[in-house]
Amino acid sequence: MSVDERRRVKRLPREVRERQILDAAVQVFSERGYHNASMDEISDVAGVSKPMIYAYLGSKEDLFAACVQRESANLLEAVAGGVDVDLAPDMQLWDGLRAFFDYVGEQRAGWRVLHRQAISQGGPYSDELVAMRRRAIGLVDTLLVRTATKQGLDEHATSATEALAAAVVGAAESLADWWLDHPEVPSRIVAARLMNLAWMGFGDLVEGNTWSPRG
Amino acid sequence: MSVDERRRVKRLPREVRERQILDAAVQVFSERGYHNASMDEISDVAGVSKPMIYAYLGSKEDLFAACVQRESANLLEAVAGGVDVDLAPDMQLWDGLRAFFDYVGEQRAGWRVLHRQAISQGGPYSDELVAMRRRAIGLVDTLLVRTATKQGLDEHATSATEALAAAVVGAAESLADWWLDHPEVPSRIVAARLMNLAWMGFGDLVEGNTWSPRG
DNA sequence: GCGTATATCTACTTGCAGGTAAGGCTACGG
DNA sequence: CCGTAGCCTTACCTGCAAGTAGATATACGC
Repeated sequence: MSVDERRRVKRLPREVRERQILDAAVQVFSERGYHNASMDEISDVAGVSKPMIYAYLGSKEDLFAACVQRESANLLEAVAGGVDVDLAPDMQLWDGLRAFFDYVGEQRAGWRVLHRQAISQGGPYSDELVAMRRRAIGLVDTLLVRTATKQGLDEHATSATEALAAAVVGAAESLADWWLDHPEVPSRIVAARLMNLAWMGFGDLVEGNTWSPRG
Repeated sequence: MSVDERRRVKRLPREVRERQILDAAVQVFSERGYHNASMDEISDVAGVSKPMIYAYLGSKEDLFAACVQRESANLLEAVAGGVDVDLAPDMQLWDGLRAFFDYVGEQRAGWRVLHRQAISQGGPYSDELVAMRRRAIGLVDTLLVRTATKQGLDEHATSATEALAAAVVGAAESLADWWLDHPEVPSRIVAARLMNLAWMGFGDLVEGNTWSPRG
């Protein structure tokens, strides 16, 4: 229907069609949510007929899984590619955050699918996500531990690094989510806010300046 | 089906039935997600027949909206009730966080519905959530601003309080979400982790110790 | 007791969306 | 040329779950 005037491009190689379908699927899933997205609409947006999707990508679940997989791979690649492991830990965290928020800013639909949709579906979709998050937490944790040990480690601080890493990763996800609804803030600023909170808060922990009720 | 032996209790007042139905709905929505939850299952769990739900709570959307509304009101009440506005700002934040995580710990199903389901549905459901989050951010922001001004405010810090408040609220939500999958950690500890990150990080900001690349 | 309002059920209709059958068209190797 | 492989479509089937019609049963006021 949407493809009435600009005449349907015909007989493209499978590879290209698959990309078009995935693009359309990500867009529609992100706008409507998994269940409210219909295969008919996806096929329409992609500019192909429905059986093509089933022929190339399988069932609706399969299609969604393919979206999650592609987007999460892209995200991971973007972040990993933006970080130089030879730099100091804080710079690595900074570069990672910047790459992350840049990616989210450019691929809002992709991020929505990953974060809001995949997580709210139970089951095997979110496994991919859980794995990705685990890797992210691991990366951050490594940075924190390296920093803590470099400064003469305090056992209280090191035992908390993993939870802290999880909090930072969670905060990043959540901030990205928040940012979806405040697009006027530049990526750089969002990253800086989190960096301040995370690195300064962590720095205090390393130095033993913890907060506690009554003290 | 689930109510075969313990004989169905008959002719209860509407008020009671509505509560039972909402309880069942929250449970089923949280387990299955909005779309995979069927009205038949909800009616079954509630111990009434399907038309009762339509008679009392309206359509499936209406029912879900009612769940979101009730749960978000409960959450807000729990948090507000746990905070004494005459205490110092840090203690207020601490008490609020504790109340929040306690609530989430006790009402996992309710939180799942609020956070994972309501947010992934677009549309009017999430409005309630957005409003609630806005109020939460406002509360935190108030605390931060009060602290910043008390210590002789720095313009850089005050301009950032709202974003910081958003980050803290987001981090709290996200940590709660993370906690759903790590129930072995006690509520108190989760709250303490976040408190450390937030308050210490913020304290540094107030004192002008901001992080910046190359500095 | 009797009628009215309210609580409640069984059994049905219906529409949408996931999935498929069956075949047509075009390119390209031989 | 011509046939085979693979791109692509129209038109259909079907099941599930949202929503409803219409009847029944019980409490409670008078």
